[in-house]
This record gives sequence, C-alpha cells and structure tokens, in this order.
Amino acid sequence: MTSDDPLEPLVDVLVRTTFEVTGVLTRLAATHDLSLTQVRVLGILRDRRGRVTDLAAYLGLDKSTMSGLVDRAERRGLVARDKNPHDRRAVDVYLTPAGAELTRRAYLEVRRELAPLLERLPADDRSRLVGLLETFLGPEPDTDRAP
Amino acid sequence: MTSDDPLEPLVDVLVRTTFEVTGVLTRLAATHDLSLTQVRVLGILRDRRGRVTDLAAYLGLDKSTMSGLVDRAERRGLVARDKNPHDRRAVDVYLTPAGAELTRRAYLEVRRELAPLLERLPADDRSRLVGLLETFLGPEPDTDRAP
DNA sequence: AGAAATGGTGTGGATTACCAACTACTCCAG
DNA sequence: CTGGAGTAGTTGGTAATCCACACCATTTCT
Repeated sequence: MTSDDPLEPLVDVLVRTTFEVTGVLTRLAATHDLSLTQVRVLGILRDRRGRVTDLAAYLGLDKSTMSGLVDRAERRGLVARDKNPHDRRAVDVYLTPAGAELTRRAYLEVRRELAPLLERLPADDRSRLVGLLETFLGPEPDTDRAP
Repeated sequence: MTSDDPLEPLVDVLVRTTFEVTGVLTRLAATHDLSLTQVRVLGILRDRRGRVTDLAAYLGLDKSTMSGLVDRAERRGLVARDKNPHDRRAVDVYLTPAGAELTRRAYLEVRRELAPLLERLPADDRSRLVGLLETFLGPEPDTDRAP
C-alpha cells in the first residue's frame, strides 16, 4: 500500500544487493589495506589498461581524484604508468604483476565470501541470474578493443 | 580457459552490477550534497531507528566514523538522536521529517535512473530477478521487530 | 561493591573527493 | 602552417570519510 510502483521491489532488492556486496568488498579490501575505490580501480584494470580520465569517468570520479589514487597505488607497486605513444598528453595505467596477483587473490576471497550466498540458488537459477544481470548491465562499453 | 570456476561468471556479473548501481547512487547522492555513505545511512534508517554502534556494524564502519557521520547529518537536520530509555549509554538515531522526505525523493531519482535499464527486462523476468536476488540476500536480519 | 565489558564521543593522521589553476599536448580554422 | 580552442594530466587547497586510540558514562558480571 505504500506504493503501487511495479518497479519498486526490483529497485529495492537491487540496491540492497549492492549494499550487501559492497559490504563484503569493503571488508575484504580492508584486510589488504585497500579502500573500496582502490578495489574498483584494480577491478577495471584486471583485463584492460586505461587512461586516467577514462578510469575516472568509469567510476564517476574527478580526474584529479583518480590521479591521486593512481599515485598511491603506484607507490605501493600495484599499478604503473606509461606514456601513451599515440597521444603524448595521455597516460596509460595498468596493473603490475604484483597488482595483478593481489587482484587475483582478492577475487578468490570475494568468491569464497559470496559462494555460500550464491549456493542458496540452484545451479540453473544461477545461470538464469547471470543472464538477467547481463541484460540489465547491457553491452560492455568496449573500452579497449576499439579500432 | 582463464578459470573453470562455475561460480566465476556470477560473481563477476554481481560485482559489476554492484559497481554500476554504486555509480548511479554516488552520482545522484552528489546532486543532494550527500556521500554514498550518508545515503547508506539514510537507507538503513528509512524503516527503522538504530543505535550508533548497530549502524556502524551494519555498514562495516568504525563506531567513531558513524558518530561523525551522524553528527554531520544531524547538523543538516536529516537525522536526530534520542537517548535510549532502556540503556542510558546508548543513543538511538532516526530520520527527521526532512530526512525522510529527502530519502523519499532520492529513492524516486534512483528509480528514475535505473528504470531504463530495468525496462530492458521483460516484466516476468523482472519478477524472476526479484525472487533470485531475494534468495541470494536471504532473510532480513529483523533488526527492529525483535521482542 | 569492584572489575570487566559496552556504547558513544573526541583527537590525530591518512585517504578520498571536489574544484580551480596550471602545463603540455592535440586539433581545427583560417 | 600558425593561433586558439579544447583535452589530458598534475598540483594545491579544502571538506568529508575513515581508522586507531584514548576517554567517559553506564551496564553487567563476579
């Protein structure tokens, strides 16, 4: 009775899911002395390199924020910068081997943490959920394999 | 070939969804001069009052952090504190009418922002998704209506 | 009653985040 | 092919976030 919005339950459960997963990620990140934002950066870089501005846009942050983020991650040896050969203003950021390794380990921990929850779903529901969420997310922005 | 983990696609899409929704929430929150954390606090208080420590635990934050968060929200008139009558150490935090109104408006904006994405799903897929995510989240912790 | 535990606040320091200003570079118009 | 507009990134300044730690007040255990 509070509302007859047919979308409300979905929005609600989506936001609750987001907060739940965010909580898991934040907690896990803290055990590696990482912030959630740093984890997000590492997550993006897991399978592509990217310019500072692109990373910032992707996370909805100011480019100066991203600059500092990359600074600190670089100081810790997790990422590195390369001058972009095609545009000498631009800087490409990518994971170092250490950063990739940390990202991999962190993923395994996230997986371990989420697995008990995910296993509440029967196997075919799990793949259904993947399909639904992928539809929701839409096509990936193709950040790397452009011509 | 990167991995034969059957859970990986699900973990992956779940985290991507989380980041996507987090992005929307962060962007929207900023238009009201709110941080994501403040939105999370308001979200919890939407349907219950809570002690500082409980709120902190719920969000995985230190209680001193929550204290400051409540301070600033209180200064803006969004929440208020009451001494808990049963435990004089404890402080209950709850939304003011202004806070509740802001929370309601913010929800509508989130809804408006997510609707185009959610409408990519046919109606019966939407309700299926609700069911799946609710199973994933499990039963609510019943924070308020305990005896 | 006294000791241990719990709830909340305050301080100090690192991080996150914005904005504005600046440098270096690219791209376009003329 | 040059001048100016626009773009990429960094830096500096300020506010908010967040933790660790120390500190009271109150409750609970012994």
